[in-house]
Amino acid sequence: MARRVTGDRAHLEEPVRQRLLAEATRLFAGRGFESTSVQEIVAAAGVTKGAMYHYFDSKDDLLREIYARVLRLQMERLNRFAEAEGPVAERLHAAARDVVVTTVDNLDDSKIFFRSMHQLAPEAYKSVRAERRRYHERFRDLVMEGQRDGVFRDDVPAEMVVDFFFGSVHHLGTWYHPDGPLSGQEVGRHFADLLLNSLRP
Amino acid sequence: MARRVTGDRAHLEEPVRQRLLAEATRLFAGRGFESTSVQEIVAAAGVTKGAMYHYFDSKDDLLREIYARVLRLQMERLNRFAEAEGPVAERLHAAARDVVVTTVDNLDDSKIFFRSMHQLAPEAYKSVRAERRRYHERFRDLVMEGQRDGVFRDDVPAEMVVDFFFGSVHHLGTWYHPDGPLSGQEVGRHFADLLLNSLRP
Amino acid sequence: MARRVTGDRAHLEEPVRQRLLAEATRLFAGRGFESTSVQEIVAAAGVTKGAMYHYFDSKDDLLREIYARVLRLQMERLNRFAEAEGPVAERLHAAARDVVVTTVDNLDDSKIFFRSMHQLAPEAYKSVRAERRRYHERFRDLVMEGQRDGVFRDDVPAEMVVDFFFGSVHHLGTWYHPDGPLSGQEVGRHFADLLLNSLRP
Amino acid sequence: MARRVTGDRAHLEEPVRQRLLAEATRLFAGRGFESTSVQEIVAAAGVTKGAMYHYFDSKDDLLREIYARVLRLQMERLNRFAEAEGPVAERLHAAARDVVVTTVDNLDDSKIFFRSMHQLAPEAYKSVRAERRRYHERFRDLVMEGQRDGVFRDDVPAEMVVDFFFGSVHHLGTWYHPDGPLSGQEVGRHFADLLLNSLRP
DNA sequence: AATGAATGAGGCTTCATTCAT
DNA sequence: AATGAATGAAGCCTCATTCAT
Repeated sequence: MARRVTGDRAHLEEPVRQRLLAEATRLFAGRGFESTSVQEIVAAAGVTKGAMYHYFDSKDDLLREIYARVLRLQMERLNRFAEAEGPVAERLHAAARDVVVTTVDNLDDSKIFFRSMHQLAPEAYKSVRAERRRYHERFRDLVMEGQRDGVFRDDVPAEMVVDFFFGSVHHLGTWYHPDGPLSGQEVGRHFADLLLNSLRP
Repeated sequence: MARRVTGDRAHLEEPVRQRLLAEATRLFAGRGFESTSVQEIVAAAGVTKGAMYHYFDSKDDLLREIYARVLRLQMERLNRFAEAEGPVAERLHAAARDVVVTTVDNLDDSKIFFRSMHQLAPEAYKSVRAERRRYHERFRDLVMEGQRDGVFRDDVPAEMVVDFFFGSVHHLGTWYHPDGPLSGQEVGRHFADLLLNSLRP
Repeated sequence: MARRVTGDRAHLEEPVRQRLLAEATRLFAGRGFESTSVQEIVAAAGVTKGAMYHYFDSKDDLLREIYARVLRLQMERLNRFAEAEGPVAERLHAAARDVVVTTVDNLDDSKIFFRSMHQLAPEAYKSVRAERRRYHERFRDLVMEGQRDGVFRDDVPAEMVVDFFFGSVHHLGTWYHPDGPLSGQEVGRHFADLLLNSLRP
Repeated sequence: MARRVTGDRAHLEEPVRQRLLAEATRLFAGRGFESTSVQEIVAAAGVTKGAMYHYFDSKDDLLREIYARVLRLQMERLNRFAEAEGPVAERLHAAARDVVVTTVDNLDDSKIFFRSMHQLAPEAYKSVRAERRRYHERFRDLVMEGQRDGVFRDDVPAEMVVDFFFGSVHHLGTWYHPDGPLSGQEVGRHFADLLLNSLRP
């Protein structure tokens, strides 16, 4: 058991917690939450079960943490783009592009997100849905802003445009491969183009 | 109870088989494949485990049948639209619209499709992927046809357009509700419009 | 799962169920409920864990069944004596004697009864308390009848006399040994004598 | 008391030790020894596990201390009454009364005593049994003294009378409630009366 | 005197599947 | 065609205890 001997408490603790989260993410994305055993996770992280239960309440807790991390990250990024300067079309394009790139960079998170959501306990489930909803609303507001400004067609519900687009984004985990012909940047640009184009009046 | 030997066999057998498939579909969509026990399925279908193992080799077999049914149905429908007469834009629009309507009418199938695919045994998994791929190719060919004809923009890979669109379609299970404000037909039209619009040169 | 099948089915089923209950009783009495593992029980009964969970919902269920059996048996016997003919002093003496003999004949049940009651789930716990209470009340009524008739002293609450006496009875499991100097009948007679004597006006 | 070297050491140490014992007693009485975790005890005492293992060798050690305390206390009190002046009937009555009052005042100790005795390691178990036996013998000697003097009936084994009476006493934890209709003093008087009356020749 | 991360063994339970009937 | 008892493997989790600090 290779140990860090640095002294600072955080350096001893964080690695184990982080390693557990990282391995859990990788495994959940690969086999699914239900098909991944706690034993597999701790073995991958090089610790014992007891250690895992020292840092997390349960296997579910691990999943909750993953969701929390993803939601936080995505919301932060979206806010940054939505609050930027410039015409709404540009801001939407940039945000759309960024969410694709971020998704592609964290493909495991994305695979887990919709596949395992129903494994969350009712309470956690609601909380994730609510946070996710706020995220969608933020994005939808950009669409509506463009519709009000007349730069986007308004004969289609903004809400649905968001669902339409995010379906595409979440589906990336199903077909995108980092070593395929397209880079994340390229897919991001294409997706953003398709979105903006579909909104042309 | 007198026993039939041939012909009517189906009448005795199918109901149980069908009930099992129907309940399995409902339950898999609700809780996920792994979280649904064989016991729950047979209880919902009103039979015993022995009966289930008479009709199906395993729990996996049940899942395979569900995939087979979905794939068959969707391919049939797509073919019908693709082979129709008329300009490619119209055929694509109709096909896109139809897949949305069909998906919305069989939302449980859709929920299962991507969530549980990784639970299939490697062999079955490959087979489903291959069939799915043929389906995508058929759809992609319509896009490419339009690009060749110059009615669709060709600065975006047709393959990716298909993934873009089907992401949206598969995501329907996440947000669409039959008793929500939009009918399946409406969503179908909007989605098809968005797709065609996004392809405008 | 509380099973109970009659007919020839029972011949196949009962033995396993019975064996499990018998071994569980023996082990719970010996080491206590919490210190007895399901593994030990099934090993003693010569079956696998799966078999146990086929007949019982849980380890708790096993305990509940033991309580149910004891309560049923004791109530039946008490009723028989209470409803007999004759002076109340005689009926009480006979009932007191019988409960001692029965307790001594089922010493394991008795050891379990008070030691493990708090392991029952709240619901089962209440139910056992309630049934136990009815038993006590039946016994108490005999004491009160004697007090009304003037054959028992009435300067002591009948309720407490019952608690006083049953304390002695339940304590038998702590000191009585079948191969000790006293037979169950002898202890029964002595206890009944002490009770009746203590009630002399 | 072999501990305590410096004096003020004790002021720091004893409170924690006492708190741990007190909370352990409360919890063991409530849920039973096996169902109480070390974590619960230290949490209730407001310290960490390390602290507990500083003062006690193990969870078992905690239990041993509780038994030791109870045994010491009861033996002391019994001796005081047995060695008093006066007729044996009076001394027995006083001792019987006192043990009831003391039991009622330390109901948690009493609940633990018989419920958890089998959790002690063999060695500790034997030691407790032996001490308990000495206690019983002391009490029994009073009964035999009265029988020799002819003030108690002698057609019942003195040993059994003791078991009879202490069964009632130990059972107090099952039904007595401090805020019920009877005070400990009242129950003590009644119990002593019943005992003495049952011994009338 | 006290912390708290980590261990390792063991606990209860679930479940897909088989098999004799 | 169907039953349901029984299996055996695996799953999640708890817990008393240790150890470096």
